Amino acid sequence: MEISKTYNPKEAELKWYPYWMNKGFFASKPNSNKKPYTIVIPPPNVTGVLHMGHMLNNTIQDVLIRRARMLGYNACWVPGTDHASIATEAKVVALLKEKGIKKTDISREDFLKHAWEWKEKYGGIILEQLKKLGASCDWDRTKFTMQPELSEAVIDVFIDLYNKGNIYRGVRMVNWDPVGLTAVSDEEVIYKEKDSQLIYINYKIKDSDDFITIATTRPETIMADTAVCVHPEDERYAHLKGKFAIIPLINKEVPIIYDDYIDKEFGTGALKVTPAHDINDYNLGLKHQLPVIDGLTADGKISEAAQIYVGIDRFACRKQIVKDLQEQGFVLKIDTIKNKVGHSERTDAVIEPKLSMQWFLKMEKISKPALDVVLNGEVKLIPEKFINTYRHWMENVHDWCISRQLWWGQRIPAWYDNKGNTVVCKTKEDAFEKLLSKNSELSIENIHQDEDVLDTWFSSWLWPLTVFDSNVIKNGWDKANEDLKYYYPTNDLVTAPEILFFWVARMIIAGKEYTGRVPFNNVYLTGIVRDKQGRKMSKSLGNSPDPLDLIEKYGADGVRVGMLLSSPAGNDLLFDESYCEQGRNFANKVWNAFRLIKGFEVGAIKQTEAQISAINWFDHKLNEQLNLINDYYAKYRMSDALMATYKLVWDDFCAWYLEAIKPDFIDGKAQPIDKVSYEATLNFLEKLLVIMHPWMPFITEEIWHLIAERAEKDCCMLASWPALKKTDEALLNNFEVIKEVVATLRNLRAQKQISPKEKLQLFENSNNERISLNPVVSKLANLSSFENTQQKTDGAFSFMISNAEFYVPLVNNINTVEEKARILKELDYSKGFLKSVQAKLTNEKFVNNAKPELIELEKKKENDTIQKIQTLENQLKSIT
RNA sequence: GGGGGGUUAGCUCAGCUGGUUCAGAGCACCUGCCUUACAAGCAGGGGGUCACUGGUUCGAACCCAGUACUCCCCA
Repeated sequence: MEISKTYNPKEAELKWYPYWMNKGFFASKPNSNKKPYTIVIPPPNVTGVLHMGHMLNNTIQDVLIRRARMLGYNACWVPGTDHASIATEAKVVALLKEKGIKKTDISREDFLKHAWEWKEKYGGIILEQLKKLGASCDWDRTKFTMQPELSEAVIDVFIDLYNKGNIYRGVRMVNWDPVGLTAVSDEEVIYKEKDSQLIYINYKIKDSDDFITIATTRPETIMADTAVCVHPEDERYAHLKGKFAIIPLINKEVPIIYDDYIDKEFGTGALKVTPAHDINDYNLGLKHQLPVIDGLTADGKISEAAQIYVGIDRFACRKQIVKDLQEQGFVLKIDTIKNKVGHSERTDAVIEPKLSMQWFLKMEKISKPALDVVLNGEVKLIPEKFINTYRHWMENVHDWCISRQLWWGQRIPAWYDNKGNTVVCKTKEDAFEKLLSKNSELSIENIHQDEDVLDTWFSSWLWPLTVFDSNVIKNGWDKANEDLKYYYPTNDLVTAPEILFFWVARMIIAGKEYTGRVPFNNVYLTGIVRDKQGRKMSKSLGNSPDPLDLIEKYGADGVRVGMLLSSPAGNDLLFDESYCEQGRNFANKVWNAFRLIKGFEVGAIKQTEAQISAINWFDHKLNEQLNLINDYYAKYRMSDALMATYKLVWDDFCAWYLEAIKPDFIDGKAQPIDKVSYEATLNFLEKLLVIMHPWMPFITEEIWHLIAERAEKDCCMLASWPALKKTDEALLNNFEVIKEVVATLRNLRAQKQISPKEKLQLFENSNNERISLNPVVSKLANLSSFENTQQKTDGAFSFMISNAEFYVPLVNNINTVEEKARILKELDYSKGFLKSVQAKLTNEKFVNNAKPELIELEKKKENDTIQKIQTLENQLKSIT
């Protein structure tokens, strides 16, 4: 069989993904004989396409789930998407616009029809992309947050929380997105630092020539001012008590009020109060019973209430009004300041604080258990540093604005009659009955449902519950179905820190509220994928590579390895394609190791001593490293686990083991290998494939099947994770010395320009039998002989390793000057070392305070070093 | 303004509850090699005042305080 010299990932990817999927290897069903291991995917936005963040996130999930499967768990990874109300609605509106249809011209029902069509056609592309990555999700379980059963659960939750008194409707200052035409939650507002103009405007004082100067960054709102506020202890304004200021241009009188909320230092110390357009002003307004004038329309234009500039956009108005105020002499001066301006996460529009009627969820009580479970470790955050952040948020939690002025989403089940009565229930018929008791003349036609939908997070906070049992809200935990009882609580959640509150906290809240149980035991928080300059990857910057292009270029395995090599939990990943290259190179290395082994010809010959020794060593090495890798996994140190795997394969297996057992060439012909060594090697390779599989599912499966003809279910992905046994530490330490001897000889060749083909003689003078004469040294250093000697060898290159002396007789005389310098340098180092050790041992405080083991260790170091110095001095003498 | 991180090699990061002359890994870099598994490779090598200042200690990259710079979250 001809095997190509470089690994071709595409072939394996096209072959094995469908194979795994069609054989049902990803599928999971409850099985009381097996322990479950469950992950629910953070549902990507249904409009989304795969980006680097998904790539990182989902690779980690796949690694965890594949390893769990190999460890014998019933592994279940539930995929799906969320309906992303704002983003999707925006896409649909845009699409309709292309067709010449305005949203306002069609009915809600028609709009939703278009939206569903859009979703069926384009939604879920991202799930197909995940398959390219190798994601071993149970696709039969794919869910969508707006599918009927899941939506019904959302409505059930709303009704339930309303009935419990946790949901209320009220006029509040919300973050208004004038482009999306909806309220957004606090978490969806991104504050960006901007240079703004701080404009100092003179307001005349009524019945006086005096005036008061206010400073504002938002002059277009002055028409909605209802007071001017100053600090009660500010002497500058003490004389204005009881007076009125006059708003320029519209000549409206507003009172001057006093409140110690005012910062005397900022601006002029006089604040224009605009209750409708600033949360602080709003609170001031409440306190001082000021009227509220809404000077803006929903889409960010100046409203009728403002009297002037009506219908002009808020930013255009800002320019115009400054100009007009200047012309009429009201502007004292203009400063440029830096301030933070809120932007909508979805539309990037400048957020407008706006008073509006919204639905809220009271958070204080309901969130308490969700804080406790994180603090007591029932839910672990990885890395732990996020616990502080989490606590801070949970202790200062605000009520959650859950209504959105959109159509795409679960419509709020609140019903109103024509007399201002409200009921909350599922159907219009129920509503009719309920309202009838309050309003006996009511007819059903006069009932209308709330126009708003619920925040998308208000459905995704149920995700870990409803993907398994959408009836759990109705029925309660005791009547939960088999799936939920078996898979829930899930094991790990892998997500980005930026949605710790948006989503993670709220899932915990919902989990505790509806099952009394947490939704997951561990939350692994990934970093953010940034570009090399540390900028967040974004479409607008165009600095994000397309993950599918990367897969095309480096193979899925290569990209997976590349992404995980350098991303410890919670650390941002400064992405660079060279990581993928490294991943691809690793895959190729594995491929070639396989080619070598596959090329061995098995013959009826005896094992060599070197092979016996190497096999014995690697057996323990693999065991040692597996133990380490398991430990890294247990601590969720993914990149460390990967790096340990990488080095085990590349360094230990390829560079040392395979070189040691590889048969020689004689007369240009590869010699055969004995059966025992061959099988041991294949066995090692298979174990390594298993260990590599979670990171590199495709190549490992491919090689697995190239090793031998396999039965249908004899797949690498279904193989068992290797078991651990006791590691012989002494054996491993000894081999480290062997490596050092070999490295020294290689170095010698390099320095003396001795060809690797030229055989060398090596003599060892030591009583350490474990190092002595190890055949692996002869093999790897290409020795003609390796013997013990008690004699000094004159004119030989000499070196010391671990208190053993070695001599290499050289044909060309060695350079005594160089040798001497080298020995002197080592001697110098050893003497310094000895001094530091002895300093400790003669230090009474050290001897009194340090642990006994430590003192023993220091004594051993002292002895060893004294011996070494002795040997070195002898060597020096023999040279001179 | 409040809270939380971070600062170790050119880059990305390890370094557990202070204890080998402790300063590490991968990549990058330099040198020599197309040695019949692999140049996507092999062998060897250089590289750091552990941000700064002070303190605690027999002993500090690690603990404490302050300074500088930086990132994130919240308002």
